[in-house]
Amino acid sequence: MAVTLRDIARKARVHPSTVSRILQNNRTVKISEETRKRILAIARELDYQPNELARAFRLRKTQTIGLIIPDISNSFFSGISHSIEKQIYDAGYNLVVCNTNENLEKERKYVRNLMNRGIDGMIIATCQNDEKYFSDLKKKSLPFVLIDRFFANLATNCVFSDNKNSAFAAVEKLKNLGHRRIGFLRGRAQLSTIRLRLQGYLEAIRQFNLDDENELIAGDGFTVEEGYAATKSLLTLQNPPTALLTSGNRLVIGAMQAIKELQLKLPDDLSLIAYTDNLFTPYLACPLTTISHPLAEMGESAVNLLMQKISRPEDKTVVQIEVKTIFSVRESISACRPRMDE
Amino acid sequence: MAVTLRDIARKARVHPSTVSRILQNNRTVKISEETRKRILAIARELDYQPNELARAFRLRKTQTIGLIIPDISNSFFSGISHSIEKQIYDAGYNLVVCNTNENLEKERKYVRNLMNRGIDGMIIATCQNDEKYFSDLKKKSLPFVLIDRFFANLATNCVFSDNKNSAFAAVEKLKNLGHRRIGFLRGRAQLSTIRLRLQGYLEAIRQFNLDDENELIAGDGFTVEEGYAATKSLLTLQNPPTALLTSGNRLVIGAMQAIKELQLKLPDDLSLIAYTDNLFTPYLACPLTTISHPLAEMGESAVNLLMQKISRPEDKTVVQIEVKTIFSVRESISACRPRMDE
DNA sequence: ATCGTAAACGCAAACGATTGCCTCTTAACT
DNA sequence: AGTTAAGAGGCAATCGTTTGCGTTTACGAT
Repeated sequence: MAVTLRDIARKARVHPSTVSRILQNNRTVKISEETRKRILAIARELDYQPNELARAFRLRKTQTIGLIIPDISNSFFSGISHSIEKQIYDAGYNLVVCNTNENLEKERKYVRNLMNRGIDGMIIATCQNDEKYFSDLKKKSLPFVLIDRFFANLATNCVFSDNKNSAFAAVEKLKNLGHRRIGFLRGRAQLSTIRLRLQGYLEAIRQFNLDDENELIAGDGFTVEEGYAATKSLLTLQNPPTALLTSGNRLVIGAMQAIKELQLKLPDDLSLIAYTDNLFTPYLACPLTTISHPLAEMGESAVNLLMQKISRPEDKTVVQIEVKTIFSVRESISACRPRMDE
Repeated sequence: MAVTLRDIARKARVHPSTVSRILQNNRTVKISEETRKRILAIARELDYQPNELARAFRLRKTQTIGLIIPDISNSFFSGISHSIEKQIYDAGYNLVVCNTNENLEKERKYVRNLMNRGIDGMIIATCQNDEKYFSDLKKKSLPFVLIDRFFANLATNCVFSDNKNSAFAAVEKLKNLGHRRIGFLRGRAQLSTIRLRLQGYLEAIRQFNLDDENELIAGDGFTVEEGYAATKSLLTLQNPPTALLTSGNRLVIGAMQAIKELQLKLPDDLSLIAYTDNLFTPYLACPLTTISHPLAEMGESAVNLLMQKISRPEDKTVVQIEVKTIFSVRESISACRPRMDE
């Protein structure tokens, strides 16, 4: 059905290998300019489309990379994906997007699946908490780059952001506004990003001698609902925080829901700094002070790094790229004032 | 390097075809239970992973479908993608995501590319305005489903929403609130979705005898910036609209920016109904009245339909599925009151 | 002893493209 | 004339799986 090299060869009365060489523009073997023209004309005439599957099979190179992320509908990951796709496409690659929903098993299945399909590399925002998995993966010699989440003790290529410092800076900012009781809406405790943010939060709390209580830290999920529940629990404490640091695109939506429901006004009743990469934050009733990520840059770095590793498989050096988060001060934080009921 | 059927066969002293049959659980040829066990044990022992590339090549079936969308970072498409990925995965397929950025040429390249790679089907939110392209594509006998955007005159499988009726209903709602001068922030005029919304808008305007002026319709793009510019032009007319119908996830962000900048208060100074699928709209200063889409349902329908077409290629019937948009009345609309300066 | 037959498995082609190596022709050079 | 070399292109193997068709063996029936 589809036109193959053979069809062209038959029509041109040459050998398929000749056609292949011409179409690949392979110069190791000489082909006369005349035959070249002739073959190219016939190829065009027959509308020859190379069977990329056959090529990939033969060459062991699919021009495809896999992207493994927890949730494509989360603007953080969709933003990164957008950037990755652009870079990939320009380099002549295709992108297989794999959504794990933070499910360990699904992620592993996808990795195996991608490898069996012969992809050339992977970019992974992992939900694994098991270093060994990735130290094993490294041995398989398929290039990959971790993104956003990584393992401090494991030398893997990765692109991540300054979670610890940014959390520290956020708390410091709130301290400077007079807040001493700062809540942390955490997110999934096992993720490296969250752990680092927690570290930054705790270090600041301790360094500045702020209220250091376990009850000020809540949440261990990533959904809107979990953000809502955790925020509500924080804000209905006997002695609730006067400021909140929120982690995660989804969680912050839940947090806003809870804040609204409790009829608290930002920033008068509560100061809020949110880790979020949503576009709308500047246009809210009270524009949120945010810590956001340079999504395009992250995607670009990850792809560049991966392409490097793909093109030089013998180069085993590990590259770890840290990008700066963006601290945007808007109206959701203000000087701490005593509560009515105090 | 990788373990192949041959390796297993060699070790088990059988022919590769036997191993293949056992691993595929192909019952057309009898294999003794004993050999079966033995082979399976060896396969496990060697950690055999099938070369899916070779299988795909041989079987002409890649278990992969392509998704072509304008912008994965747009919550409308990322929401649909999320749903599609889920369905696809459950059916044992992989998803190649192709981002066109509303670029006609890139879309066409991607389609060709995907076909050369032997994907089993496509789901396309096209930016083509050329029916012929798709009538040609139909002839290639590769199953595809259009999503969101389609061609009224062309019998293609598709999943779309009730753009016309929803726009009509929105205008009617505004009329009932006393608005007579209703602006339409349009979006890319050539898209079927936009055209239909415009039709609904115009029909309502005429049926209810509202202000029918060309200057009330603005915008022909899809970016935040274009939404901002168009909104600003509408709201700074000599005789500006008292209500606005906004089309497109991105545009609405720009619209909010313009509204904010002009220091207009929703809904007192302006009523706003937006086509948007962003999660945040309920939590804005003034929660937006929206027309949104059942993204999960759309993705699911598209996949189901595509899978049907893939599994029964001989069935040439065309299925067109219309889903209902969701009209959520919130606080951004109110009764029309005369402007101060009138 | 012969035939039939079913069970169990082997054989080899095929999918389409690539590539190292070989062959043939022609022309230049000694 | 004979040698050499370059130019132009053919040959066939190969990538890993699948599958239609054969072949062998064993065993029961005649």
